[in-house]
Amino acid sequence: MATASANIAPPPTPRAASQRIGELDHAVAERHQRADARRNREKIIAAAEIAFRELGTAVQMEDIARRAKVGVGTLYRHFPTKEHLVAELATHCFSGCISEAETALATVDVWAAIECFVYRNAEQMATDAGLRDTFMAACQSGGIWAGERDRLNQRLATLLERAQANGNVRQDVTLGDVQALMCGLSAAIAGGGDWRRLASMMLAGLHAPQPTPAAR
Amino acid sequence: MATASANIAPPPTPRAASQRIGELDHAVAERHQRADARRNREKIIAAAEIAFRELGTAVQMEDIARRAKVGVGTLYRHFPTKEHLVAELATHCFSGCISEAETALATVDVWAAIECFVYRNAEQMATDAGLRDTFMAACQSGGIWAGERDRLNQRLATLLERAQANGNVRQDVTLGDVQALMCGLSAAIAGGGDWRRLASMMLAGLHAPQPTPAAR
Amino acid sequence: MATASANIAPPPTPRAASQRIGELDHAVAERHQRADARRNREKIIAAAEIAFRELGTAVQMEDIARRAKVGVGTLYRHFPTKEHLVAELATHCFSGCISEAETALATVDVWAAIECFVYRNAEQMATDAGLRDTFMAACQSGGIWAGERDRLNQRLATLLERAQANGNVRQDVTLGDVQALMCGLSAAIAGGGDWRRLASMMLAGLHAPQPTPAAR
Amino acid sequence: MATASANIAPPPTPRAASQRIGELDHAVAERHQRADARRNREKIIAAAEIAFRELGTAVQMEDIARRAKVGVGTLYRHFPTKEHLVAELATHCFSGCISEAETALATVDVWAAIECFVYRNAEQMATDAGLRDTFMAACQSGGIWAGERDRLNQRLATLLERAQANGNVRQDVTLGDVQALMCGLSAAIAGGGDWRRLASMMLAGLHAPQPTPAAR
DNA sequence: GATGAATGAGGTTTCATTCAT
DNA sequence: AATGAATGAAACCTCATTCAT
Repeated sequence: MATASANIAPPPTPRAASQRIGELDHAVAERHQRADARRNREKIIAAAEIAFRELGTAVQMEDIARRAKVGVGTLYRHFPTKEHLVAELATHCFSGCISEAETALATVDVWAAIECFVYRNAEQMATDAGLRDTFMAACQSGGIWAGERDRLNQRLATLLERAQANGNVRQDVTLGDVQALMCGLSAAIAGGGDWRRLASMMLAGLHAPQPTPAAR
Repeated sequence: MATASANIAPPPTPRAASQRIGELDHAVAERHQRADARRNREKIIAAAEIAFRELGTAVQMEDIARRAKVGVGTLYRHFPTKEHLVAELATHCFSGCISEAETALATVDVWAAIECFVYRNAEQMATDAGLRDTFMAACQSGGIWAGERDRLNQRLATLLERAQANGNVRQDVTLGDVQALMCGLSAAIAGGGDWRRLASMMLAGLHAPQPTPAAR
Repeated sequence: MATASANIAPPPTPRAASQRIGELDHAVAERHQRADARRNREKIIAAAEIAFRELGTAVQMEDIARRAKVGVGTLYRHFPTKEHLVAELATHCFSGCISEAETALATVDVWAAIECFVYRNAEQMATDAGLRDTFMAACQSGGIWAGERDRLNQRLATLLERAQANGNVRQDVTLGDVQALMCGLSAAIAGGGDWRRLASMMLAGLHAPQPTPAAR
Repeated sequence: MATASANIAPPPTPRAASQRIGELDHAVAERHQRADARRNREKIIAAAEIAFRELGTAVQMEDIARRAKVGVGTLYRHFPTKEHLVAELATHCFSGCISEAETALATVDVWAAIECFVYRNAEQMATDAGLRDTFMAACQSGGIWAGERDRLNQRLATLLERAQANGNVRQDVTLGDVQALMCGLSAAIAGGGDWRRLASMMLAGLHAPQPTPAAR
């Protein structure tokens, strides 16, 4: 106010991720948009997908904007926070998994369904660092995308229950273990192991009927 | 990753990486030093160990220095780069593992030795974020500490060979798979699974005699 | 300053100030326009009035556009700059004041007229952050709306002259002091004082017949 | 973690004014410091004082750093937040006022003391935009420097009480009004009025024994 | 003319690393 | 040798203004 005569408006927002969200807003995103906006949104997602694949979630927003040939402002118009962008991609990942989990749920042979599910995922993980990052991050419960993750977890829980009821899966395994296992599978594949072998080992680990051997 | 659940992005670009190194410089470290210098070095390592355990490799250098009751400058005198410090600790980790691997090598019952090795590691991972970070990073070949990792890998290779010769471990498993599995185990434990169960599943996966089921 | 209490810094530098203007362009505004254009203009002004009242001149252009149910583009068609919009509203404010000042000028009892004028303004200031911002900014001579302000000042000057001629107001008070006093009144009301009491004190200050006590 | 091999540490803090403070930390600031650090601190304060004087609290941190011939980092080492820096200067201002208020408290003639206090402040305000901004901001209760402001207010409260008991000041005036009045005085002076006259008017307003004239 | 998406300069803050004391 | 203050390149995010539809 003091002196600078060209100034009009007092207060800039000090700092704060102004939008707090508990759920992804499909509605808003999906609803009618101008063609160019939708195109940009897609360019951004595509760019982010590649960027995350290459560099993990560490990439900077500016970098993503640059790759998408879009100003940062545009990026932020579509995703009010970096977290939101990551969440969007995570959602993409989870959606795929969820539909596969549902396919599995529709199968009669539970164990075969589980095998199929795991192999498919492993195969995808082998080529998509973003997917791996997503699974690794998903375990940390706090994140935005907890909602999507939990939708997946619901399916997995059912699958697990049935398989245990059937005697296909170790009785002491919990949903948490399964989640951790997916996370571990991601890491292992990222670590350079052969995805087919790793998947089969994971399945063997789940399947094994013998109880925990005397530790230590 | 380690603790702060709201975090999205892992790694900020370092800063200058002014020192290029291909191997750890034991020489400098070992060579005779003033007593207080050696004492400082040890204080730093001890502090870093705790800090990494709690917060993973994400801790800030200043934090470590503070914990060690040492100025950052001193810290940098001993470790020219954060990477070097991490490498030092990774080396510690690996050394522990190596001696356990050697104990295992000295055991007659190979499979029991392997079990023991895995359980021990899992237990440690459960309480040490730094160790987990180390194993996860170890797969990325580029790191400084590749040398140490390879010393560990040598032992594991021998162990694996013997176990396969004995018929205890699946014939098709490679050293790379084992390394990836350690990485996966870290991630799975970080992901909140029960370390005991996860370790037992990993072992079952290794052990399983049945061949890879027809994938897909 | 207006509302958000956590704010520290008043004014962000505008952006481009691409339009240089010395006077409000009534011409453009007044000249015949499509009916809907005029309607939009009015919606904008109404919305801005409310927004400024609530949040002071700090509101964002998008916010105003949203309230007016109009695109930002439209807003910018009518007011090429935020400064222009603020000026428009300032003009409204001043117009109101001017007509009140004129009413006052038509009154026989000058002092009563002045009292009335001050109370009326104080009351409005108490509920209108925009008005307060306007008065505070009005002192800074540079602004666009200097013209309007000066039209008000003319009236005040006359009022002041008469009151001084009548012996109702201290002889040494200048028009500049009066302007400053209005500005001070704004700030004091913004500062949380009771508008009635503050107005009465201001009047007492103006009225007081005793000479300036020996300073210091 | 994903790919980038040079990266070591996972998570940068996302964003957050990490230091929440309820009181100014004189202790820390005062305690033994290296000579150069103290010098820099002073350079910063001096630069900030000038900058605030010229541009109000709107100046950018970078600008202040530049004026102080110091890196931004240094600035932030001394004042973890812009708010802190502003608070520091506010404290400076208030300290001056407080000691003057105490001088006033020691005077026998309460009204003379008040007069003296007001004139002194007005005179300073006339040359220091920072001081004016401080008083204007001080009314908004939320700020960091509420503590300092309240220390001043305590003195003013006592002064006010005594003066009212003496019959020197209008009975209906509250501490809040006095605070608002200081704020108004700042604004009025900023608005270009003559500080001497404005101060005398403010005093007359306080002093006036006649009741609120019939409003409107 | 209207719309609202896009732009991008700036603003605050962090942290690995350097350097004066 | 040790210290911790200084550095400054980024990182994330905002918002007045422009421009394609």
